[in-house]
Amino acid sequence: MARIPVAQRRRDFIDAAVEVIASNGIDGATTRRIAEQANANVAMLHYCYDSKEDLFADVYEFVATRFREVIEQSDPHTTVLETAQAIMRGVMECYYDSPAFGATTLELINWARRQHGDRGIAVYDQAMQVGLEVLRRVAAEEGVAADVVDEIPYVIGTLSDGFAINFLTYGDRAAAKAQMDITASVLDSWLSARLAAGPAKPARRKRAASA
Amino acid sequence: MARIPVAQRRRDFIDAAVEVIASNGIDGATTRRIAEQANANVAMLHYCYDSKEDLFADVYEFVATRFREVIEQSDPHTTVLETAQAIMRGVMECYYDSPAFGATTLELINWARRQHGDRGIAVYDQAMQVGLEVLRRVAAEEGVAADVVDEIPYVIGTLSDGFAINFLTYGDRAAAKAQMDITASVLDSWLSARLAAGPAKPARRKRAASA
DNA sequence: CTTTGACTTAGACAAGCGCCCAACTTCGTG
DNA sequence: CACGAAGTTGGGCGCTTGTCTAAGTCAAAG
Repeated sequence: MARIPVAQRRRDFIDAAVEVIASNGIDGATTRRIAEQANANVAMLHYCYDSKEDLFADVYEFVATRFREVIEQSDPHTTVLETAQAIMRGVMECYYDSPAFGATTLELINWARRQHGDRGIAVYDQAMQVGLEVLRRVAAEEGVAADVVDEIPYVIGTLSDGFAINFLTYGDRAAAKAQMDITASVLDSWLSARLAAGPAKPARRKRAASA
Repeated sequence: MARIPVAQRRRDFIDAAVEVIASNGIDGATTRRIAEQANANVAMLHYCYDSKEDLFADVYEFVATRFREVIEQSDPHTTVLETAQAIMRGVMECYYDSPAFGATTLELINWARRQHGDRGIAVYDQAMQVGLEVLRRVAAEEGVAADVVDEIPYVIGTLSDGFAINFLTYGDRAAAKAQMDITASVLDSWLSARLAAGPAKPARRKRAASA
């Protein structure tokens, strides 16, 4: 048997955990299943990590880091509208390219919701924060009102999360391509109108223009 | 101890299951926890249900039914735009009024995603289908193109799911109120533009109007 | 070659799981 | 009153879970 240093082993366990969480859920991701996926055994896992919780903490950080990278690398440094579009498309394509990563992210968010401890919300919150920083940088140059910018991460998050749920539930890659376009056009419609309307909220509850 | 007929007991177990699933997840919803929540014990649960799976089937149907009711009762029978708005607001308010129901729904959808069996997707699919039927009825009178109508349930689903994740993760009821308005305005912007543009897709990837 | 420290593993442990059985209580009916 | 059906329960079954212990293997330093 090839002897592998702990550092590499830990990376293997993190990758394995992402895969197992995606297909079995957080609670279904047992130490034995993760170990098997990583071509190891349970004792090996506990040689690298004191507890299952410690491994999951690393998984958590791995997901958060990758999220931050995707958002920052998607930044086109142009207008607010284009930046928002690019970030959302980057996130959606990230899910599309790696469904396991997307599913694990959903699983972690769902797990975060259950236990209202601060640590749980971290992933969700951090992604929002990074997106907000990128957008604020562009908005400052463009002179877009702050309260408009602050709404954008919520809308991007809502749309991309919703896209992820639909795509990962049905698993239809062809349909997902079309839905990415629809989702993009939804953001485009709203943000264009929102930027034109200015700081005041354009939320009309009744009697919206018909015909 | 008061003696309770099985029919009532089953209803109690379903309610208890919704609560336990919401706060412990599908896998964390053990028979013992559900029984305790229903002021009963494990043996009682197995007197009413042959297996845990049988109970969960009833929970599944309970959620699906309530969903259908919310969508149908939200139907204002006016325009496509107003109908779409009303359905989405109805769903979001349903989550807002009963976070446990919302959380359980997310949990079931998430569980459905894991096992790609047809039964799992049923809840998600059925809700989409009911919404589509209601919209098609209105659209026929209004003369709205079919392919436009077919996109609406996806957008409503995406937005309301995204809203649910955010609201249930943070648990901030005040913020949720504002986010419901934002989400409503997003749907309004997109659908208004979509109805005006006609059958052709208005998805512009690059060079969207800037300033 | 020996030693040392890092890597590897089989096996056992308590706790919790879904499920089941036999015995008990309660109540409407003959 | 007696009796059978319906409701109720403590305790135990086999299995899986996370974690740990003790023994074993191997590469490189002395």
